[in-house]
Amino acid sequence: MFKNIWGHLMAVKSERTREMLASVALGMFREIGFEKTTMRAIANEAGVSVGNAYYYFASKDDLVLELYEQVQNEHAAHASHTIEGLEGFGDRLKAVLHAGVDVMAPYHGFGGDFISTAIRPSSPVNPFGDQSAPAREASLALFHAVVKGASPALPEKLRNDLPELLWLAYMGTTLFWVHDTSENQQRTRRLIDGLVPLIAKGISLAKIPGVNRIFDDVLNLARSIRA
Amino acid sequence: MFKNIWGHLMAVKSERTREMLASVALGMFREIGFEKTTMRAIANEAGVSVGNAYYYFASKDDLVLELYEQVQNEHAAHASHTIEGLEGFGDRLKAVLHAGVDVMAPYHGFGGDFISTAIRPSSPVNPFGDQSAPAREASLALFHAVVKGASPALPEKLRNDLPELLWLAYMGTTLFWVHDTSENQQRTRRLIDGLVPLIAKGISLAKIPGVNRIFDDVLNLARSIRA
DNA sequence: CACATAATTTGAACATGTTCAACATGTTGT
DNA sequence: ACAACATGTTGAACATGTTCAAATTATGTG
Repeated sequence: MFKNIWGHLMAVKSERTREMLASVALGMFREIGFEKTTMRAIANEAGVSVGNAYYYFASKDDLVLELYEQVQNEHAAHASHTIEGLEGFGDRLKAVLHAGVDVMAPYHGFGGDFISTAIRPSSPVNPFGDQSAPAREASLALFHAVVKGASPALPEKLRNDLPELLWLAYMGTTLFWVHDTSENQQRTRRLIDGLVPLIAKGISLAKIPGVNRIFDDVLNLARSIRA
Repeated sequence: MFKNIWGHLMAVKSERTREMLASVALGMFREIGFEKTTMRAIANEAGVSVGNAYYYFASKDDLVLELYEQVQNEHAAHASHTIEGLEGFGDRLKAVLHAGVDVMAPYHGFGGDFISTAIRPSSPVNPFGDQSAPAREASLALFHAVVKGASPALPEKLRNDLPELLWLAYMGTTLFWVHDTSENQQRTRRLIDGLVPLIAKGISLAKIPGVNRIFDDVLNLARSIRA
């Protein structure tokens, strides 16, 4: 009966060590950047040994994954709330993209090193890889929600594949954001505000037969290329 | 009269040391990858000291820049030759993109680390940065040539900005190529073969008024977002 | 409780990218 | 030829990510 209490308490303590490490690491990433956040400094600040940090995180990159997951979850929470009142496809998409920029903002200085880590196919943070699947799913769900809840509804045949394409556009936006050195990343904001109506208008053109055929081709290409 | 001969010979010798280092490094990148190619191994293989390698290349990333430049130059040489006989815009674009994949092929294993380095805004290899300007210009010129030499000629208003957008698409293709684990990167080939006709058809739709307006919007957005 | 097993923690050790003061060699002006 | 200067070269030293055998602490068992 009682024998598991200590087990449980330890599980909690273990969890707490892990969370302490993550919290310290993320804070340092934000405040002083990737390079200055050395594993020794993290361990030191968290009050554990270097080796112990590696007991909880297999590599420094795994701490970046932790950051990625937290940011994606925050994005999901934040955005799913803001799109609730919005009906138009464009408005919903815009809200989700802006929410993404909002959530990432504190980490903009860290962005370069983040994306450099994330883009390496062998990295745990790679958004297409296995280890980041939970974060990716959370993000993808957001774009499914954008499409599903839109009114007027989007063309039937788009509803399956569009979310993934939008997620891809979101990845592109992030890439742009990382390189955006303008004050408060205003250029990224303008990109979003300019791009979204274009996507919306583009989709509305699907009614024109000639254009419609191209849409089919795009969708087919996207499908045939996927893994 | 003669006093400069030695100066010249030394300049040549210095150049040779540099080239030896570059050649050794690039070969090792190809054969054993980025991580196993240590600065010590490079220096050793080239028959110089570690410090001496740093006299010629400020960092390991600078050796990656060297690779980037050589590959882009090879691409320019190879592609400008192959498009000579081709008239159609699609054929020309396809040829240039395939030539790119051909030239990069030996380095596919290295691609992940390469792009991870290249995408960091602070990296000398960053394709949007100052240090890689020569390589970027060589590549951009290729897409200007694709557009300029196309027959039937492309719409007047596209001729200025299209090359840059095509170059961007090329960057995207490269990103795809890096993650492409299919045999001989065949999926990248299929992406190119599928994407190019779509671009060509898309452009031909500019005749339709409704579509034409969107084209203007895209071009305006692209212009307003640029630096 | 005593012991075995599992989970957690430590810090020294290693390989690597990079720096730098010292040295060596080549160049130029007188 | 000599002295100043410029160019090229060396290897030891440093900081950092990562590994690992050993120590410590917690849990389960008889």
